[in-house]
Amino acid sequence: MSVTTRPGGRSARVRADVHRAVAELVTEAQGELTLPVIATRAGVHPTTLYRRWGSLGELLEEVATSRFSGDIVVPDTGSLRGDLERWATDVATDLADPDSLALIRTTLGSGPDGGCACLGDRHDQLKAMLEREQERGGAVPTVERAADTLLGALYYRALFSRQPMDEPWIKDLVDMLLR
Amino acid sequence: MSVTTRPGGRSARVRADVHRAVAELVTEAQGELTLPVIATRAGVHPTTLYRRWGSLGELLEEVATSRFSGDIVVPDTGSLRGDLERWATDVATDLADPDSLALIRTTLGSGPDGGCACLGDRHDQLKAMLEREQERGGAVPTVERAADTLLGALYYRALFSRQPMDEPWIKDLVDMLLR
DNA sequence: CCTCTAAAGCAACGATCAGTGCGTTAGCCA
DNA sequence: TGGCTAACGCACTGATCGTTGCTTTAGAGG
Repeated sequence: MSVTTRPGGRSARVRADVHRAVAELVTEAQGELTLPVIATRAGVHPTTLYRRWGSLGELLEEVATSRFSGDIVVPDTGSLRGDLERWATDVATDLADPDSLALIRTTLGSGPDGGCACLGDRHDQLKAMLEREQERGGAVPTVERAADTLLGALYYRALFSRQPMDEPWIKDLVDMLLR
Repeated sequence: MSVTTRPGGRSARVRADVHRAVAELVTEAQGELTLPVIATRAGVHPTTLYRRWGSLGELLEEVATSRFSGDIVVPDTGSLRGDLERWATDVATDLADPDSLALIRTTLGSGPDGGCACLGDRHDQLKAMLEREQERGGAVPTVERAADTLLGALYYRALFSRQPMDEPWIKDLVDMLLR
């Protein structure tokens, strides 16, 4: 009794269309973001969304996870400081994009598990950089502290204070962490 | 042609009932949070909400602003370090409450201006503590840096990483800022 | 190439939503 | 205390939502 799944062909196409529709609508739809609206934009029947994802929250989590995973390559500049500065700059650039921000806000709003989805694999990326430095023999902060300092400040500015995140500010941030 | 307003009596009562209804529903209503649902819970007619607030986003912003303003008294322990530790502990306690967290998430999700509303007057409180220390003659970090470090880490853990925020962690946080 | 069935489309339903015109209640000021 | 009118309640409408049974399409394995 092999339960076969069909990830290719039409299913994959539908999935891609829906993801794209969500990404588009999330930036505009100040009015209302519902499954029927997404379905229409994607050129797909609403029933498909209800059957495949069940709720708006689950769909948004999937979109956010795939959106914020694998989008940034872990840099390798030779020093932890350089890696972190480069990586934080990339994250900041990403967060400066209104589309990304709108997706984060909407995902957070729909369901209690939206937060983790919006992080993607950034926690893992941070861990990778710290472990590499540790293997070099350097002293490194914990992943938690690095996340609190860097991701905390980055997401805070993006979501709440709306202040710009420029190069010198990022350097200060990393300096504060590694000092 | 004096445009008179009526903030007292029934209007104030309706406002209070609606705010309370939102606070209650925001924690439960995983299903759907709409103006008619809020109206029913508040014992008020839906028309009132449409006429007075216009949209769910505006109502949530108002609720969040009043919820996160004036809820914490600025401590005065004699030292900036003590003040910040005490204040951050209060903020952490507040953020640990599932109701507060649900309100923040929902408010962020409904409208682009939800972030500021969720901060309430915490930026001002931070500023007050820093300025007092400055008048004492001490060297203080900028408000922006303090917010990035403290509020950033606090809100990040509450919304994204979901890790506990205990006393030693908060002390480390303040130490990192003042060092 | 043929078969099987997972996945998508279609149609129709009850429920609820956002919005409007009008009557009613009750703050506020003279 | 009485009049004025801001603010609320009521009844109703069209639109849209979430959901379900059934049919059709098209991957994937033999």
